[in-house]
Amino acid sequence: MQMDQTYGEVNQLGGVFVNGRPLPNAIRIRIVELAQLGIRPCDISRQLRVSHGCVSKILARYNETGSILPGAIGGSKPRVTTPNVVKSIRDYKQGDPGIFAWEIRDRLLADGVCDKYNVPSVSSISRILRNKIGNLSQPSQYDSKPSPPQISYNPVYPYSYPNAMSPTGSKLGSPPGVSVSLSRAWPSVHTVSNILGIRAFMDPAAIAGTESYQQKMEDWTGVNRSSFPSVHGVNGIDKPESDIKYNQASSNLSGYVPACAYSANQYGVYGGPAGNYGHWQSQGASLSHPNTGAMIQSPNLHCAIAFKNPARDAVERKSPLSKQQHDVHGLSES
DNA sequence: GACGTTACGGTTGAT
DNA sequence: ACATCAACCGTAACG
Repeated sequence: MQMDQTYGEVNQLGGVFVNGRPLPNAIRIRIVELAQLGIRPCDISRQLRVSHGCVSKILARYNETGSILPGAIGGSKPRVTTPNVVKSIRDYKQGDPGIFAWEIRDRLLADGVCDKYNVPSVSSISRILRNKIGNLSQPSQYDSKPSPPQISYNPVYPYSYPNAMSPTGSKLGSPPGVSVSLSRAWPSVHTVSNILGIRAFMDPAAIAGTESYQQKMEDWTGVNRSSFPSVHGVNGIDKPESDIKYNQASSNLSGYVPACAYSANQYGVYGGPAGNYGHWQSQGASLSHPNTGAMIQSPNLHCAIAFKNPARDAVERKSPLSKQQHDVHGLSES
């Protein structure tokens, strides 16, 4: 709302935040970094001036998914009536004009077009028949707009999401990679990456940015920073631009890193990239994560990042360059 | 005191 | 173009 120049509010600890918006990635990363150094959450909270609830949440998520990124905000549930589904329905109807909606439903399942989580309800099918298919003869390409041309929605998206209730539920003890994919839908499958040593300043902006944040952030970042005592950079807020500025100062902190990815937008409409996905995933796993002490390699990071964009891009035909660029840089979010 | 949880007021983005 | 709605956010406060 007030957009313009108002940026954030100040919390009880003196930290600046923007209500409703995720903390900047740089801070999120710092949280994880500090935790990996053995700093207690309560101390991280105080040092970074981020509420302990938030630190707790970010660390918990990181442990589970390996990602420092916030979840996907906004949007709607994935539509079950994807173009592919509609197409199948059309085909069934064409093949047998007298077919009943429930029969179509069964066929969608039988043919693997849908799984039990995303199969449309009988009433949805009826509606589709009525609204989208109506006259069968129409060649109009199915639906289409939303979907990017080539991305086939695969029938199986990671999304199946029985429901959000189980909060990330069981913490699967499984290996990171696995958990990532499973975990609810964290659609975002971001990766983790880690951090410590990597410096990314090649494009600082990259890293931290979040589109909209970028703007807002720059500002509030600044604020934050200045107010911080900044002892050793601990305060971390680094943001794109400011980063640059501060870069030197904090260079030792290094960078952050990001990770990436959001899968295709939120709901994991991931399309095709199963392959990539997997790949990436594993990468993430190896990257850092938990205590595995692992290491990090910047190359991986890049990969991760790289990977992400394409996917996203594909899916999201949104913007022209600028946005894309942001995404590229970073992390994204939506 | 530390920390998991959750109500609350907020933003976002697909439909 | 506008409104809904459901997802997510971080803080604050409770336990």
